[in-house]
Amino acid sequence: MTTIRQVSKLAGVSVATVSRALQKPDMVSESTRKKVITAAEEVGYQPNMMAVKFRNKKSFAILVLVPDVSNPFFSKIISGIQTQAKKKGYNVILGNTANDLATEQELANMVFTNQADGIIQLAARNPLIDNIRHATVPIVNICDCVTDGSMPVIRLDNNGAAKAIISHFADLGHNRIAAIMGPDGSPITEQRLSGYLDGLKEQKIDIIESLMERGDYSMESGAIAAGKLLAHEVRPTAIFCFNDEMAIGAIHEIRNQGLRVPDDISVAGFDNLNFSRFMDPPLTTIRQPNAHFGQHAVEMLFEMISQQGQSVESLTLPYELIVRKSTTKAKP
Amino acid sequence: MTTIRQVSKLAGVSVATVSRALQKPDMVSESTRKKVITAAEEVGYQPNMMAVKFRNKKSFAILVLVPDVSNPFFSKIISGIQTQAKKKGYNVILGNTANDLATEQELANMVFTNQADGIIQLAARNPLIDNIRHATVPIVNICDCVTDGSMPVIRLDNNGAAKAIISHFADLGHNRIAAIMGPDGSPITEQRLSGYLDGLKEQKIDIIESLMERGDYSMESGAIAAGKLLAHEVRPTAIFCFNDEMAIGAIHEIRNQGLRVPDDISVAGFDNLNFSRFMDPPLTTIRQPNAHFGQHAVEMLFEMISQQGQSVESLTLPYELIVRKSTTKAKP
DNA sequence: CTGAAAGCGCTTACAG
DNA sequence: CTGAAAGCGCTTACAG
Repeated sequence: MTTIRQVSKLAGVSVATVSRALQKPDMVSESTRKKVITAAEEVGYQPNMMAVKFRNKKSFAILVLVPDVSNPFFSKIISGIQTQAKKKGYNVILGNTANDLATEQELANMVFTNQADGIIQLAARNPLIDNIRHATVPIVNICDCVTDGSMPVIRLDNNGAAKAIISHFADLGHNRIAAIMGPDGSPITEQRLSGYLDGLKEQKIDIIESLMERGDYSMESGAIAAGKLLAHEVRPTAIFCFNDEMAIGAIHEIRNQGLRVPDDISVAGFDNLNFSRFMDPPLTTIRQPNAHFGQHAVEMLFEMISQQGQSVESLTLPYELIVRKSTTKAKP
Repeated sequence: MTTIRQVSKLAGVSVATVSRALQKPDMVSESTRKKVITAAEEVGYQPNMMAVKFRNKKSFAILVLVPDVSNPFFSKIISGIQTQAKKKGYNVILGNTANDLATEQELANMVFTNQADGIIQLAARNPLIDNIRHATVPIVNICDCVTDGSMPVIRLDNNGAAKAIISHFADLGHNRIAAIMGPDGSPITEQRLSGYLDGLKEQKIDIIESLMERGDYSMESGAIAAGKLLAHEVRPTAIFCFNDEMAIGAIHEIRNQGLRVPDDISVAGFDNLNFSRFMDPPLTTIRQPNAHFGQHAVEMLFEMISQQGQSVESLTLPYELIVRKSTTKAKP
């Protein structure tokens, strides 16, 4: 490890001057700057970032709290976060929480021990809310939105997107439109659910309680929920799944029971995973701008970090309905 | 920010004693320990980790270099790394490289600026090889193996797994077995390729050059490669894709051309993505113990970090052939 | 424009 | 068992 001291000796200047020449070049004369830079290169100087961070009381790191890194929806967002953070010279510390509150709080505590300058939270709660100092912590939320107003949020118009799906089904002549929802209490689920209900009302389609099943956003749960829907005396003619993974599970189960998609039952998802356009049939779904979520989150977080105290506006990003072959006209 | 000094005042002892009471409890007397702990709790003391890391010259962080975080195969491994690292009190810094060497080197440089204590590399090269000090850096490799012996590797028996696929096809009576390979120069591709060739020899099946196409492990490339294979006068009866994503793309294309899987063509993949058992047809593939890859990598890395200099053994983890419905008997 | 000095918050030999 | 002191490698007011 070469230090600033060695550079200073070789260049024949003080350590203060080395620091200035390297970090604030216009505070030193042209000639010393050159001397210093030459010396630094000669000894292969690289600042000890641990010392820099300690001294500056900045970690140059952001913590990302994510329920499950290996969830493809999240991992795309993380990819966007990473890209944007790197541009700003920040590191991304990965915090896999498995949706465990204690884990979230423990990880979030890193902002209080100077290990992170801010937090991007991908789950629907504020892990800091119990902490006295929480108001001072830069934190933003994406995806499953924190609805208590305790932090700025980057969200999709989930309600509008769900209505767009229902409207699409209605255009195709469907009037028994089932829903495979997410778990109770998830804001994202609530929003899509209200969009589903609003959509049905707008289209003057009866709301049938028994056509609404809960899943947990996994493929397995989609298959199970679809199984329940198919057991009804009168089956749905279309199913709106609150994410692509449940749609994949649902289609799997529908097929298992000898029915066809879309001929017997139309199925739509939500998220537009990479995979969704390659499956059979390709899935009608809602595209979310995942990478943009990540990028905007980083931008917002930096705004909060720099102009601390100032509140930052929440942001709603646009969705896009993508019609593929998993949905078709209702049989007359 | 409360510091050790405030605790020391409140407890009426020196800062040295506070440090000892908190970090090396058995170096102080029972009574002082209690005093200190009480005082620490009272002021809500949490050590400034920036200072601790700086002082100890340890970052308590490992850097994970990954070509693409949002690749489901990688993200599962990362999940395993994260879990294991957290157990040891280490943070995971995420380094998305997009397979760009300059980015890898820049990120890898973090070990020289004390921002990371070691590296887990998921791509097939040593980003430090040009650095004079590279021999001193704890680094391990997973997945697409670094074959130059410059670091320990955690690998799958790719050759054996590929042979198992061929053997499975042969058992089903196939004798025109195509391959959709990965890109030239990827060690993992080479290993699966040699397994494919070895397998064909063992089964006394002719090797047909024109039945071997390259992809880049993406679904798109799988579809394109399948298109080329289908254009042959005599089509293959089975296709071994070097990963699940290319298999997904291939099946998509086969269907597009009005053929059936597995009735007309059997398809096998490699990786066993979550999704593979829910697709239609469910995919015959090789299960890799992804999370274990991550866990073992962390273990190995810690071994290297602690007993520096000592070389650590590479490790080969077992594969498992998973037979599903995408493969069936060859038509007579 | 430049240098000497203080200090960020810890830990640890050293002495008692 | 405990304390005073040094020091990790930087940056920055302060003085010149």
